[in-house]
Amino acid sequence: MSKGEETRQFIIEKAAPIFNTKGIAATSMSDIMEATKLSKGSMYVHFENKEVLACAAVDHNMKILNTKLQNALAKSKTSKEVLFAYIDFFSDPTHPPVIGGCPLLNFGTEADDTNPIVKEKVNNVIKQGQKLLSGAIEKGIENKEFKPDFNPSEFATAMFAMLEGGHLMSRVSGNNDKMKIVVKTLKNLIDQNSL
Amino acid sequence: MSKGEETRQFIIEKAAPIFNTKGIAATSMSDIMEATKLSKGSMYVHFENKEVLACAAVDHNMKILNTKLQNALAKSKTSKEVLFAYIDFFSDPTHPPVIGGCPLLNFGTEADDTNPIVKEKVNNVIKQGQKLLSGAIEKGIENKEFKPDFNPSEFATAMFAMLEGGHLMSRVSGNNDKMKIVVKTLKNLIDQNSL
DNA sequence: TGTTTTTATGACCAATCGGTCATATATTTG
DNA sequence: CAAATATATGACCGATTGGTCATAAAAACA
Repeated sequence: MSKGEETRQFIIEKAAPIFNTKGIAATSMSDIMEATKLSKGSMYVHFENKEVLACAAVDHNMKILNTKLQNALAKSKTSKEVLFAYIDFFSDPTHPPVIGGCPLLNFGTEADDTNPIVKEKVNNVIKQGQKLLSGAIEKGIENKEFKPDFNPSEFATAMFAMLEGGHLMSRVSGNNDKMKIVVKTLKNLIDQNSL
Repeated sequence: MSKGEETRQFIIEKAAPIFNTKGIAATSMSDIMEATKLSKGSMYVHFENKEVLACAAVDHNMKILNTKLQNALAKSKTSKEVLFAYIDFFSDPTHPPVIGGCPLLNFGTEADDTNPIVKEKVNNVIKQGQKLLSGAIEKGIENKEFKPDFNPSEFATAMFAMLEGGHLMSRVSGNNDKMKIVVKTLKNLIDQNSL
């Protein structure tokens, strides 16, 4: 990795949690300068403008989320274990896997009316998550783990929505109480559809 | 209502959808000046600073949400009808009851890490919504509409979370497909707990 | 090693930010 | 109606915004 690539990556890593916490619009280039201890001119050697840097930071947050998620799912053998591990991964919004909370929630709500590029990025990661979940359920049905009328895509959607909503509720209330209920409810629903 | 009160209210009404759409940090006083066609000095006669105006705008968005929701629930007779009406009220995120989408989602995600005052406002409205839902379920159990083991507070939380998460998913994807699945899932769960 | 290319610096830019204030105009009150 | 008060205006303020650029230092290449 060349010096330039190294610096670029360094900036992204420092910028990502700031964008995810404060939001894109509310984060200034001087915030990033302060975090990286780099000069303004140096920032613009690696990123032609703030939006490009913000997009890179969004991507980085998604990548961290995905990497940690894959790691959390790695040990799961059965399909039910995959679903439970997925739920557990999101079960502690006061100590979220990505600094600033779920980037899908943060960037999704900021971008939906104002930033089509980021909006589409979020949309794609959600689609990807949905595919993972519905795929696990389909496999579970084939394996006779789940009842044949367990609807993969519908439950994937319901589960994802509930996790994101629970994340919001817990972050706003400042504790995990609501998320715990969501976790319990989801696991119950999965058990009800298990054989 | 005095002239001052009238103008103050006028500013709030024009500002509320802008704050809800762009976010608090990304909305400037000149945005409000443009929307109201009022001078800068006039704004500061009625609001001592931007934060006070933003808080008033947040309150106004919540009030609109609540008023429209009460209206949507008004005709419901049975407890099940209340729950279904509540679900239907949130069922079309591409044409949301409040301009800019659900203010709980928008302000909640922006404020959770940055603005304790707004965060608490959102928290209170969520609590209020939870109370409405769990109250309706409790009443339904008493009326023998719902099974006695239908857990009011837990279902209220799960339902609220799913609606907010579905709202996010539909707004990011630009269509109501995900929300329709959420609606269907929630109504099924309610039916399963009905007598 | 010497040359070329890349990277880092910080002064500088116009535009915009939130906010103030003297002044002028309405509105309210007596 | 007249005096007192409240409201509206827009020029103005310092600070900050995103962004540029000549210059210098460092890395990459020959």
